[in-house]
Amino acid sequence: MVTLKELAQMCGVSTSTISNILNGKPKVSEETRLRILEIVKQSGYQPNYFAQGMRMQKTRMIGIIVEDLNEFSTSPIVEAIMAYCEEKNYRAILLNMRLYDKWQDTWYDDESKLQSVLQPAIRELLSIKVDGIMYIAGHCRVINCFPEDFTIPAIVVYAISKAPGFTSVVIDDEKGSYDMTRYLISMGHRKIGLIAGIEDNLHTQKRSLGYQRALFEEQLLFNPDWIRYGNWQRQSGYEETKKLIEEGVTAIFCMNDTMAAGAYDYLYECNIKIGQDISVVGYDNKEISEYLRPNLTTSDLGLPEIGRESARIILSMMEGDCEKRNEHEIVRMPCSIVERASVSNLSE
Amino acid sequence: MVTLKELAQMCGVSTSTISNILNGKPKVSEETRLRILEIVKQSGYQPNYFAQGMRMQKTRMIGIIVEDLNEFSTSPIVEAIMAYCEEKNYRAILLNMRLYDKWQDTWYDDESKLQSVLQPAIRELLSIKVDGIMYIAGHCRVINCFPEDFTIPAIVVYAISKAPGFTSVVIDDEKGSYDMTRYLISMGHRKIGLIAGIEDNLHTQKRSLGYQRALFEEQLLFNPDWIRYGNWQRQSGYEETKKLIEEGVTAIFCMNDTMAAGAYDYLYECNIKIGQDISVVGYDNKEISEYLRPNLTTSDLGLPEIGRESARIILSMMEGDCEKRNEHEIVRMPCSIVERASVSNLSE
DNA sequence: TTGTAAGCGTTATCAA
DNA sequence: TTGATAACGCTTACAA
Repeated sequence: MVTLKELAQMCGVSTSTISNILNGKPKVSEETRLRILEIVKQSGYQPNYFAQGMRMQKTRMIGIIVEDLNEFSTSPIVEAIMAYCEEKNYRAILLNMRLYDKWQDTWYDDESKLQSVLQPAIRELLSIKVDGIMYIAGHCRVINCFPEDFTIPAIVVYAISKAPGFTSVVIDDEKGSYDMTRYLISMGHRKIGLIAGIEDNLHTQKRSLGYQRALFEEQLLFNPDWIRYGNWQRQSGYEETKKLIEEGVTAIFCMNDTMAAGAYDYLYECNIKIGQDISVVGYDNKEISEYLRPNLTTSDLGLPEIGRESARIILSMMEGDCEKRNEHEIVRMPCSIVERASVSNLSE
Repeated sequence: MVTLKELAQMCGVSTSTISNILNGKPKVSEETRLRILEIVKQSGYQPNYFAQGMRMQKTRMIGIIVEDLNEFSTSPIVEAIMAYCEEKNYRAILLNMRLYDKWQDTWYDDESKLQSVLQPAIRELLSIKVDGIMYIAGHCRVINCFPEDFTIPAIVVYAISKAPGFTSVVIDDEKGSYDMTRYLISMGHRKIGLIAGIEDNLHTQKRSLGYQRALFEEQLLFNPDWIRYGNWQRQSGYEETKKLIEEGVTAIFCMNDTMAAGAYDYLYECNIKIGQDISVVGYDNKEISEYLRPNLTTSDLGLPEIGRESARIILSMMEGDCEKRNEHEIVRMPCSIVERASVSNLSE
């Protein structure tokens, strides 16, 4: 691969002249500029990344650390980040901690497990001298990603940074859940069962809050028996639906699509017609929601928007000389209802 | 971040001594070795990646170019590659061309579109001085990825390299399809309809071949009316199923799960009971196959195995001084039937 | 066994 | 307007 020095010899000028031309420095005569540029183009010259990175402090590269690339929410976020980086002429390097792959569900209570892979990942990105680091979580929680005295811009996405000084971008669970509950109410439902996720999970808590607020605003009595805690898995959706049916609810709000599929399983077994005899909604707008029958009404997470917004924020931090780091700002991105066929209109 | 020079001052030795220790060179006294190692550990020293990469020729980094990270087959492959790299102490940098995002389905006939993003991607990885490049396609076809005189090890995954000299790792479509057809025959089916993908697609061709071979071996008459070409989309599965039903087939073999879902749509509409009145199988083992009712029998692609095997091959090329590059070898990885509830047993 | 110094390919500083 | 040179942090051949 041709180097600057070789190029200089070919052109009969010094390396610094070429370097200046290539970097758009003004102190070059137009005449040589054009001549050199032509030769450079023909040579197929590509600057050596290491030499450049070593010399300058900027690399125009951001590091993305993902908890697990196979988590359904991750690739759309990453794809959007990369799209934005491409627009702005940045590169992105992805580090995949593969947390689920390594430890299934056993890691998120275990701070030491996380840190044992996160710290090397961060060190590695630091040694690559990325200009900024994005942490993409697999699900929302308060999380200790970066030390408080971190030297480069960093952001946490789809979770909330414990350390202040880092912006977090998350979905607006409370509003999304509120909207969904209001939607069910607007369809005439008054007895709305809720199949929540794991109880101490942040998504669960926020979405529960949204549910309660909607009921409250509509003056609907809050019945604690109508709130059941699942574990996000299909089977738990099945089981809790059974109990909710006994309670006589007319609509079931599942906090994810997977549990909604479990609800479908039970209702199908009982020959209760979804979208007619009972209504079911989910959350996440996963691909499966279009394959369940009837198609599931659910809440879209706006994953690409999250990715794009996070990228926008961190690039602006990087270019703004990293010093308008809004202290512990939490950006909440809206979810949007996608209406399909699983809700019946009781008010008609 | 602490440098080798600073470390040398702290320890009162030269940089080369420390460098030798860190790189396991033998010409160091045990005494100083231990003393230095301790200080190094405490300092949190991390070698500068650029300096290292500039000095040596190896970076222990491989570049992964994916056609589109959002394609369902891509992340599992990438995840497995990264797992293997981690085991072997390599890093991986991911470049996402986002072909579908940019051009939907309009790019794969258009060599110039592909090259317009692929060439910069390759140049970029080259300038980063990766030790090897893996190209991960979104679907199988013969593809012009790398120039014949490419200087570093490279491999194409989930597609077949046009240029000889590059190993390709693909799924064994023909065998997978053959197995599936044999399976249907073993369940007593004699009239087996096939909903193929787009006609000039490689998956389509290979799977058609497998289907034919199975019929032939069982001395079943091949009926061309039972082969219908869809376009991989759900709607085409719906439409072709309609025609196949008119033909009176007892089983429908769809070349992907998405078209199988379309078949389900039509059969549901007609109140034909899948797994009883008719049998349907898919291909891909996408998540949706577990959510269709009844659960879809399909063929698993073994994506993680593909990723792992590709990584194994390229790392061995890299470490074997890049000169046992098997000329144009095509590695075919097996698919495996996952039996669920969409096939009835006619022979009982 | 340890230290010195050259060199990897750039960019920045400063002199010509 | 251009060119010589130092510097970035590391590894390695060679000298001590």
